[in-house]
Amino acid sequence: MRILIIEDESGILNFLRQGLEEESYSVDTATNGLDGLEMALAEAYDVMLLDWMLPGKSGVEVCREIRRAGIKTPIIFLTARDTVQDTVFGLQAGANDYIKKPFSFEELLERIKVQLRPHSGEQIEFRLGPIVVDTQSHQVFRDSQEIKLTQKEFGLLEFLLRNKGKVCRRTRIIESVWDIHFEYNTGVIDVYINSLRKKLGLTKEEDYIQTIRGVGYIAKEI
Amino acid sequence: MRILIIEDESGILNFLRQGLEEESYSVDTATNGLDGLEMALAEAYDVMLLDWMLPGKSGVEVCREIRRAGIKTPIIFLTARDTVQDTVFGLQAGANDYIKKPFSFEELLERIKVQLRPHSGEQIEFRLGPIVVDTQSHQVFRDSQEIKLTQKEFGLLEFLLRNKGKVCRRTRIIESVWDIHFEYNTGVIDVYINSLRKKLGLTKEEDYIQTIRGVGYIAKEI
DNA sequence: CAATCGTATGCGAATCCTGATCATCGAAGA
DNA sequence: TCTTCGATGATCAGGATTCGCATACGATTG
Repeated sequence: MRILIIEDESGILNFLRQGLEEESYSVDTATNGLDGLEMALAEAYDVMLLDWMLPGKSGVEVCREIRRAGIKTPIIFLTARDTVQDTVFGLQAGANDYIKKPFSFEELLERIKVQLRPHSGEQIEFRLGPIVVDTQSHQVFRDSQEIKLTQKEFGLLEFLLRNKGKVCRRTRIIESVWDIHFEYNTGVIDVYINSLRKKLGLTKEEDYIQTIRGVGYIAKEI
Repeated sequence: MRILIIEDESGILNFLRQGLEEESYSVDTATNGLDGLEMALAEAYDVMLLDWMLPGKSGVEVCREIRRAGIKTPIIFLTARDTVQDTVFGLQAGANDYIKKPFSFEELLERIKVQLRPHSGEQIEFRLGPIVVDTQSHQVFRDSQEIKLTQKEFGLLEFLLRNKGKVCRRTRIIESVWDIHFEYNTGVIDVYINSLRKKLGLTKEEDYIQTIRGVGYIAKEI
């Protein structure tokens, strides 16, 4: 389980990092809003801890931008302020929970687990570079911009992402996405790969979907 | 705002009652699980505070039975135990939040308000461009002009608005609005979408309700 | 009897797939 | 190392198909 912490006070940050790593979470950290936002958009985390007061970009802003990019990762606010309104404001910005400083580490752990639980069943959200795919709402984003895909295009992209980093043979693709379980001799896959690359704006340099000649395709980070 | 407190320790009970009444909540109390359950089922409360350890019937049991009766009132657990598992157990039983004893009254207040917020704040009224939907009075307006919708039309519109900005799959719609939980092959949704668009006066340009071919529909601002 | 609900039907448009052609890759031989 | 050639993938156009829209009509309910 990967956790991103965005927090500027180094004391708290180290305390959290150490504690969470002892609980065998994988922890990444950022000490300001801009860096944090960048990391949140670039990597796939399971939970994010977000300080309310941040230099550069406030926690609320960061939270809102993360949501705007279509990312549904649970966000827990760490807040020193204790007015109700601020907290509610944070929840409206798309946060899932908040915890007030000073908090007990035990309590934080619990809240993290509560957030993780509903997502443990099936993965809903996939990422590939700047691309975010939400299988639940059937939406695809690139740099916060929604991209309209057809049924088959979406199915193909989803399949590639569920096997991210692994080579997908044509026969497997045709089985899973087209539900054809016997011999095939068709160029459909190529056509749709082409269409995907075009709609996602992939170039020669940004070849997140690569061709494996004679075998199939692979979606991977570059 | 009415609050029900189920708590056997009279010291805490009185402390809470006094504090909450000063905040102008209307407070009812019970000192054991059975009485509490009866009151929860008989009266309409806005929030319930439920002690974990109760004589007669445990807090978890009470919580579960309340939920089984279809009551969705937010429940906050007051717990002395601080193991993760008990808490998670409580949340699984249908609780919305929990707070660990000893707690600050301030914090309790915040958590109560957080629970109240989503029910009082936004749930009643939804908006979509020039359209306003009041789920309480069951009325729909466009530019201050009331639009008469049938039961199903209203249900469909409400569902779309509760998921504004998210794609609603046909199966989800048929489940939520028509309560059909198995396979369906019917064109009802289309018919009602059509009827909605017509009654709401939506045009090609004002397509607040968009079709996602092969998937479903989405209500969103344009 | 009137309002609402769900089904059936024809039409039009978005999507899907095929087949042809063009571009690229990689292996074999000079 | 370079060239050539066959094979594979990329791209495109258009015909086939599916899906959603609009409307009409019968069923149901109060």
